[in-house]
Amino acid sequence: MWQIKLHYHNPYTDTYMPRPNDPVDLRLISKVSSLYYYQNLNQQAIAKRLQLSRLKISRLLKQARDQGIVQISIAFPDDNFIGLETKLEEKYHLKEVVIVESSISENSISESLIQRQLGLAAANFLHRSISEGDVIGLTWGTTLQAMIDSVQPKPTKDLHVIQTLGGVGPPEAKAHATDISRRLSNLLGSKLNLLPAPGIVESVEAKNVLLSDRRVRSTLDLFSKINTLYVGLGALNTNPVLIKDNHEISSQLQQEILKSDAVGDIGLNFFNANGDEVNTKFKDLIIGISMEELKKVDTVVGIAGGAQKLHSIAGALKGKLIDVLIVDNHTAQKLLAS
Amino acid sequence: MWQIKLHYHNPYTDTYMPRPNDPVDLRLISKVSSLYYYQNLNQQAIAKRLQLSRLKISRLLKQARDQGIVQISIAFPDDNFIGLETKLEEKYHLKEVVIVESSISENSISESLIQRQLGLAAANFLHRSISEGDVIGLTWGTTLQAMIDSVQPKPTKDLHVIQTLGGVGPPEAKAHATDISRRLSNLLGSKLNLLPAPGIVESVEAKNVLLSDRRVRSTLDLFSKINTLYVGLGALNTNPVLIKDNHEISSQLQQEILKSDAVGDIGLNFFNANGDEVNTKFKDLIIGISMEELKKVDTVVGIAGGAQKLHSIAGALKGKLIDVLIVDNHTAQKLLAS
DNA sequence: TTATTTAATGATCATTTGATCATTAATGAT
DNA sequence: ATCATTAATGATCAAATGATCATTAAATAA
Repeated sequence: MWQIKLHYHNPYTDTYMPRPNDPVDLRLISKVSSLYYYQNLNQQAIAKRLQLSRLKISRLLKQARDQGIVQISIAFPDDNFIGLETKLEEKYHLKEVVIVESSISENSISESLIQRQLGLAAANFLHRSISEGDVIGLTWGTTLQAMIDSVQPKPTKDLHVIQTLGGVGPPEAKAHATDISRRLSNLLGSKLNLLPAPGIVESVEAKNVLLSDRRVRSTLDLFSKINTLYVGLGALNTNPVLIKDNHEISSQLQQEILKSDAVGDIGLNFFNANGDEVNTKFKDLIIGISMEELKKVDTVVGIAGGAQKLHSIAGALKGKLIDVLIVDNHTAQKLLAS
Repeated sequence: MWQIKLHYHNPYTDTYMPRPNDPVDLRLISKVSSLYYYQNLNQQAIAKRLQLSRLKISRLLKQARDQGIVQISIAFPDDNFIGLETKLEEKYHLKEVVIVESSISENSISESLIQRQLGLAAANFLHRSISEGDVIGLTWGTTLQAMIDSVQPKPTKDLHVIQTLGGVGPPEAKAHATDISRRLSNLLGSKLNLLPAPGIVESVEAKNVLLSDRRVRSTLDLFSKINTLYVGLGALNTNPVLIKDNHEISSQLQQEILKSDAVGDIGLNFFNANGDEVNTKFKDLIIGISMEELKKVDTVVGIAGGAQKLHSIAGALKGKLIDVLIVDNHTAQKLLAS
């Protein structure tokens, strides 16, 4: 097109001259902006006053915003990480990121402090985001424990809490797992489905036996109804299942996982740095929500913080395993930089 | 109502306790504001992301604006009087005020400079506010002369210019009056109706004779079609008609006007400090638009500046005789203070 | 003059927003 | 427990806004 027309156009300029832009009338633009933003007149009223068309006003206002003649500034609270949150949301296409303050030194004391902060933030998030009809799934772990500790009671009519992972470890720890779901259900006055089963079984046969249990079966069947799932993100080196003298799983299986490219887990579903599930024999021994089911959940809220969890979180984000992230500010910074 | 219920309410508080306000979540408000104003998400999208209802978002944004959490600032051009303009618009319920810079010393040199500035501003106003189908009325005077001097040509299809006041003074001055309308019509390529008559006649009989003239009659009949009327505001002490040795009108009439409470005129219609028309015999000797007709015009643009015009302008504003005011900044200040 | 280009405008329509009203919620008084 | 009160919420509707498209305008080349 360009070249073809060269011949009968101006050979020097290669083209016709377009109509030049109208000179921008700064006075008019700022006057319109003033009437609109300060005097709160609507565009129609301004148009009438200034004898211009409504669309002209609309376009002048757009110009004003585009050219920075009107500037909108937001007063953030002092302890805010909203800018950081927004950047993370953009980078990983998350529905929401909530960032909490963590003290700078990363020792075990501050780790437990981070836990409490994360728990509080997660509880706040839960409190403001639940709505009638929701079906909430919970895994377990110290982070979720911390969340439950901070949840305020809130009476509801039609809510459902579902335990999505069996207990692991000695009986008292197993009890802990169901406790978390039960306590949340009590705080909200919701229906409750527990998973009265170990999180890990020794064989596929043992799993099949459990799956035939009516209560287990009914809970598992509800996984597809969950619209919000709260999960902790586990790191490898802190995972109780992978600790050397833990006899929850065979050391052979432990080795298989540790030698894989796994960087973390969600409810014992291990994944690598890309967030892809790591296929091991272990996968078939879990009584809990699977990776496939998790991916179908509308909103998965991942809660994790501290330097140890960095790679696990990064993997979960890359694989889009979670939709909402609740994290501490230092880890957030690193996630943004990576 | 109040008192009646006292008896079965708490006698100490005199009333029931209402439900207390929800605690304002500054973090949420500023987060929503950020998503809305910085990320340009719409309320629906934000609601979906944050699992809140669209109305909740709308209300949070309103809170944010009301509480000053989002602030909108407008960068005005350096030489702006927009704040002053807006205040005058508010005070006198004007469609628009345009203020031009006048130098501080108020001598005759700066007076003519103000004239030029006013003329330029008026020309700009005219240029941007005319639209097809408009019927524009013009009086005459040095200020309108200055306006015409600054009007840029603008081809139009369906515009009408009407002279609304006959000429006054010696023949060459009379010609000047029609010149103004003719020149504007030429610049715009519009239809034109002149008023080939003296602005002031000696008797009611003489007026009736003129009114029977076809050309005069047809122009006068068009006054009701005028939607925008450009007028200068006259002061008493500068009015050529009232100058001592002017023989345009009898000294008796001059005295009648000067002894009345008149503060100024629009097209030889004298008015007092409240903008009410001053009734003198002079009223019936004018060939031009009357006060009643003027008040029916949709937009009357008054152009005037300088210290001498202050009371005249103030009267015109009080009486709502004009809808748009083009004035200098010093006079504007005084008008706001009064 | 006519042709060609892009800017500006205005009409129409879809989206976005906010106002209003009815309902529910929370709280202390009774 | 029920009542009285106001806050908060959600549904519905009307107003405000902006996107799109077709048209007109302005400029210059041919």
